[in-house]
Amino acid sequence: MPTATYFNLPEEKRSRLLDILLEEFAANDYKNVSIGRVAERAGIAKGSFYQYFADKKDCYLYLIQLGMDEKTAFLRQAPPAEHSGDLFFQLRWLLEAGMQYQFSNPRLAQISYKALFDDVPLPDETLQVIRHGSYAYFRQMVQAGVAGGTLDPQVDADTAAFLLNVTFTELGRYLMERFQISPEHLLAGGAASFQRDEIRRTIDQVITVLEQGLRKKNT
Amino acid sequence: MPTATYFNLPEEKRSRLLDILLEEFAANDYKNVSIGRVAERAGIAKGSFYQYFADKKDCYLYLIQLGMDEKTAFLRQAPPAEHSGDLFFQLRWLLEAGMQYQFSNPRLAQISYKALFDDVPLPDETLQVIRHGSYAYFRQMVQAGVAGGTLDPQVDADTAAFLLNVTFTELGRYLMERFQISPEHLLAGGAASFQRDEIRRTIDQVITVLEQGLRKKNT
Amino acid sequence: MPTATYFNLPEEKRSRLLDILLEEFAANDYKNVSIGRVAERAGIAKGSFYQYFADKKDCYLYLIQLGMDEKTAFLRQAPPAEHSGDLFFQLRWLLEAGMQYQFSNPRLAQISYKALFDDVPLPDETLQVIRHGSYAYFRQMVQAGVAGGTLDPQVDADTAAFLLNVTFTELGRYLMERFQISPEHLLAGGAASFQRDEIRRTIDQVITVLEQGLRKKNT
Amino acid sequence: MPTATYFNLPEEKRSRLLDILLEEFAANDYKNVSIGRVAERAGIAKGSFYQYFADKKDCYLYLIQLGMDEKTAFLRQAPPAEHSGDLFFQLRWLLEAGMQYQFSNPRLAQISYKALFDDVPLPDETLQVIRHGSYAYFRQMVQAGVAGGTLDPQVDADTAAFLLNVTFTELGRYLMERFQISPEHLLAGGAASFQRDEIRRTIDQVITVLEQGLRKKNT
DNA sequence: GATGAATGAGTATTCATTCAT
DNA sequence: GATGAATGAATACTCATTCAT
Repeated sequence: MPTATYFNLPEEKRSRLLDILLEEFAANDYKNVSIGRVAERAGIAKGSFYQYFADKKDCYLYLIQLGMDEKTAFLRQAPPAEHSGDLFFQLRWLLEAGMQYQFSNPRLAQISYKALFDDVPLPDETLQVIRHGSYAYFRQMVQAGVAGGTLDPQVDADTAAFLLNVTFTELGRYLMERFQISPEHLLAGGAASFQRDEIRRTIDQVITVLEQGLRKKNT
Repeated sequence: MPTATYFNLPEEKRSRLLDILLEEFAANDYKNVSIGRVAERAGIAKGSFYQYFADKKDCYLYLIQLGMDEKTAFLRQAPPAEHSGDLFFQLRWLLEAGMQYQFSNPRLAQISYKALFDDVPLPDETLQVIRHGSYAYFRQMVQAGVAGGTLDPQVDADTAAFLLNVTFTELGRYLMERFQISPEHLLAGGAASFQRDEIRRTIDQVITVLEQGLRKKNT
Repeated sequence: MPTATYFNLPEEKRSRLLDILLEEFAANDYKNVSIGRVAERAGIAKGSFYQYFADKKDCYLYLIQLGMDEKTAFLRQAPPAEHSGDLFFQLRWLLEAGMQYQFSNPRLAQISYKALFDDVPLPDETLQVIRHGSYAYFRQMVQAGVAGGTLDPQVDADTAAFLLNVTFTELGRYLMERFQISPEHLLAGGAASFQRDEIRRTIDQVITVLEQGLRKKNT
Repeated sequence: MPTATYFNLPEEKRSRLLDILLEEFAANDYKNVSIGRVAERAGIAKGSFYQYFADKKDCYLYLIQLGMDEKTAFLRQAPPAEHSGDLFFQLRWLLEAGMQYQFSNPRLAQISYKALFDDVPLPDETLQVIRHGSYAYFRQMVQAGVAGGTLDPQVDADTAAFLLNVTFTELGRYLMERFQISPEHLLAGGAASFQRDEIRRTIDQVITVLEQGLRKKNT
C-alpha cells in the first residue's frame, strides 16, 4: 500500500501520478511497466516514486485493490430492486451494473482483467479472489438457481457457471470494441446516450439467450 | 519469417529448436522469453538464432503463422459430414474439432491464445486476423444462419457472433482446468478416454444451451 | 563536530540519538550505516540529523573522538598504584584497564577498532592517531623500559612495541569470543563474575609470556 | 567461479582485468567495490563482466580461493627441512614462508586479510576456513607442543594459540608499514635485499620472544 | 554457416543530502 | 529548530543484438 506521503500529496500531483499509473498498467503487462518511464511521464524523480510506494509490486497491488474497492462500491450503490427475485433478473442487473462500472473505470477494469491472465506478483489470497472470484460467485448463483427450480437441472452447474462467467467477463471488452469506446473516450465524457441504448439492448439480448438456454423448461 | 538457413537445417536440429520455441513461448509472455535461454536449451549458439530469424519478433511471428496454418489444416482435414447442413450441427462439429486441435497442439494453441491479450509485437494486419479472425468467421456463420432461417432473427448477428466466439475461445481453457489437463499431459499421450466422454458431454451441453437461446422459435 | 544545536538538545533526546548511533556504527561498516535508519530509530526527522551534524562523515568523526576522549578519561581515572614502577607491572595494569574500558564501552571500543581496518573517511591526522596511536604509546613505554634496564636490549624497540600493541589490540576481541560476551550482554549487566576470574587469569598469562620474552635476562 | 569465457580471454586482457580486481578488492571493502568502476577501469563493457563472472559475489569468491590456492602452493613449495622437528623451528619457518607469500602476493594477501573482519558474502564453509583456519592450525600445533613436552604446560593452550595467531596475522602488515613496502613497490620488484635482512632479523626476534615465553622451562 | 564474446541501453532499487515550509 | 518530501547519482544485474573469427 502507498505510504502516507503518497496520500498527503497535493491533489493535482497525486492524481496526475495515479492517472499515469493507470495508463501504464492498463496498456502494458506488469513486467513491461517501467518505473523510470512512469516517473518521467509524471514529472517526478525516480527516487520520489519510492517515497510513495515500497516498490513496483506495492504500487501494482494498490491499483488492484483500488479496482476491487471501486467495483464493490459501485455495485453496492445501486443494488437490484428485489434482491431475492428471479435469478435472471439478478443477472440482468449484475451485467448492467458491471458494464457501467467498466465504462466509468475503464483502465482500472482493464488492469484487473489483465491480472486474470498475466504473470503478476500478488499475494496468493488476492490472486485467488481475482482469478476465481467471479467464477465462484456465478457457481453459487447457479446452484441457488437449481435449488430454487429456476435453472434447468439438465445443465451441469459448472458448465452453466462457466458460460455466465465467460460471457460477463468478456462482454465489456466486446461492447467497447463494437461501439468504438476507448478509455480516453469514456474518461473524456462517456459514451453518448444513443450508444447507451444500444448497449442496454445488447445486454438484454445476451441475457435472453442465456435465459432461454438455461431456464428450466415447463414440460 | 525464418531465413532459408532455418529451413535447410537438419530435420532433427530444426525440430528440437522449434519444440523449445513452442515451449518457451507457450509458457512465458513475449517479453519474458529469453533468446539466450532458448539458444542454450536448444544447444545452439546465440548467434545462430540470428541466422535463422531476423530477430525475436520475427521468430514470434513465425510461430503465430504456424499456429494459423496448423489450425486451418486441421479443420480442413475433417470437415463436417454435411457441409451445408444445419448451423448448430456445424457448430457442434466446429467446437469438437477446435477442442481436438487444441488438444493435439496445446502449446501452439496456447501461444495463439496469449496473442489475443498479451502486449505483443505483430504487424497490425496479423493482429487484426488473430484478434478478429474467429469472430469474423462466426459472424459469417451467423449471417448464413439468419438467412437460412435457422437463427432467431430477434438476436443481433454481432451479439450472437460474440457469444459463440467467446464461448469457443474460452472453452478449451475451461476444460483443461476443469479436467486437470496440462500441455505436457497431452503431449505425453492425451487425455484419458474417460475424460473424453466428459468433455464431449460438456461440449454438448454448451451447444445445447446456445442452441436453445439462438435457434429460431417455431411459433 | 556536532553543531551547537546538537549539544543544546534535551538530554534524553540527545542520548537516545547517541545510543542509536553507537549501535549502528558498532554493528555496521561505515558505508552500511544508513542515516535514514538512524533517524527513524531515533525518532527524529531525517532533516534533523543535518541540523546536528554537517554530514555522515562529521557524525562519524564525532564518535571516533568521543571514543578517544572516553578512553583517555577512563585510563586517567585509575592510574597504576606506582606510576614509576616496573614496566611489566604497568603493562599488566594497562591491559586490565583496557579490558575494563572495552567491557564498559563495548560499542565505542568496537567502533574504534573498526576504524583500524575499515575503509573510513577521517582526516588523515585522525587516522594517524588511531592507527598509530597506541603503537606510539607502547613504543614510548618500551624505550623507557630499555633505558630503565627492564627490557632486554637484544630486542628491537619497534618490534617489542609491535608485539605489545598487537596483543593488546586483539586481546579484547579474543576474550569476548572465547567467553561468549556480546556488547548487549555487557551493557545489560556485564560479564558474570566467574568469567572475570578467567579473564584475569588469561590476561595474566599473556603478560607473563611477554614478560619472559622481553624482560632483560640476568646473566 | 569464473566462466570458461574468462579463462579463454587473451592473456593480456584477462591479466589486466585480474589486476584491477585485485587492486579494487584490496583497496576497498566488498560493498565498496563497484562493478561499474571495475569495468570502466578495465576497459570492458559492464555487460562483459557478467560474461566472466556470475555476479559480484562469484568474482569475489574467485579471488578468495585464488588466495588460498596461491598460499597453499607457496607453502608447499618450500617445506621445513625437518618436518617433525622442534615446534619453534617449525614456527620460524612458517612465519618466514608466510611473509614471503605476503610479499609476493601483497594484494591477494590483503584481500584475504580483509575477509577476516569485513562483512563478506562467502559460503559458510569458506568463511569458517578463513576465520578460524589459522587459529585452528595454531591450536593444533600448540597441543602437539604441549604433548611433546616442548611447551610450557603452565600456559593455557587457547591463549598460546591466540598469541601465535595474532602475531603471525599482523606481522606482515607491520613489516610492510615499518619498512615502507607497498603492494606496488613489491609488484614492481620486491623489497630490496638490505630490507630482507632486517625483515629476517625481526621475524627472528619475534619468534625468540614467543619462544622464551612459551617454551617449557627446565627447572 | 556456426560461433560465442562483446556490447550498452535498460531494469528496479537505495540513500546521502537539500530545502521549502 | 524541526520537518519530511524531493532529488538524482549510484548500484548490481539482464538481455537482444552485433560481429569478428
